[in-house]
Amino acid sequence: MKAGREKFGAFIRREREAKEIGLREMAKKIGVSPTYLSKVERDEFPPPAEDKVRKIAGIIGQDADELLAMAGRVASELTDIIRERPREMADFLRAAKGLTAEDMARLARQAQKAKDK
Amino acid sequence: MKAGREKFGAFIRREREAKEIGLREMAKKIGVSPTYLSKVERDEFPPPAEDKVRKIAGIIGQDADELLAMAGRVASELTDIIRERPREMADFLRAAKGLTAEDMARLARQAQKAKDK
DNA sequence: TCGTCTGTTTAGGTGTCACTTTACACTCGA
DNA sequence: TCGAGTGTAAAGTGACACCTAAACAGACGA
Repeated sequence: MKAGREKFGAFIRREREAKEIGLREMAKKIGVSPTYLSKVERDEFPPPAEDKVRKIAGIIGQDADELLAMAGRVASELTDIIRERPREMADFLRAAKGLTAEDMARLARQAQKAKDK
Repeated sequence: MKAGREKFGAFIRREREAKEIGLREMAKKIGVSPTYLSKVERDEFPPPAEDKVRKIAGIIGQDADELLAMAGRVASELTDIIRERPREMADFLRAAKGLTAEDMARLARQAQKAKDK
């Protein structure tokens, strides 16, 4: 679960309060019970399913991929992409492990250029 | 579940038989019951957990990432890498979606080069 | 002090995953 | 014909994911 970073629950509670949204209101927007959200925000329950995390990201104005990562997940859309070219994607990711954000951004641009061929 | 490709179970059965390995023997090596493996091979049960798939790959001489993909999975090691840089990795993957194997291989080499800086 | 916010506690509940045990049926060589 | 090997059918299990409803407790304004 990748200790070290702030916990998912604590984070979204902070952001929710900063936006002055009530727990019940938020729960309703996400489509879960207030009870459940309360537990999640205190990290008594693990983060909810992907679609719920996405909704939360939308509400608190966070990048969905970032928040999913905090939830210990990766968007299923991305794993689908990997599964289309497992060997090459695996090679790439292992090679790209530990690269800086700038290096990664550059590679993403290269990929985009390759596609626009 | 991404229809189109050969089913996981059918594939490993074929490879196992080609290597003349008995079902019980294989089950033992993997660490599951023969019954279970039987069902998996006839695609009555979904593919087993990641570590089991890896063992199967080792036994039938297949690339683990490839076999994991066939099993509808992505190595947890790879999702870990993504979770370290969610935004950039997500951007990259979306840009890289649909690229040819050659293009991907080139990008992997670029990544390797960037790391060896 | 009443109603209405806030969040929390208690006590579940259902479904899916990843398997197992037990028992069975077939084939084939000795 | 037996026993040793093949694979299979039926049923069950333990853990965990992903939640819920009902009741409660404290603050705060009218």
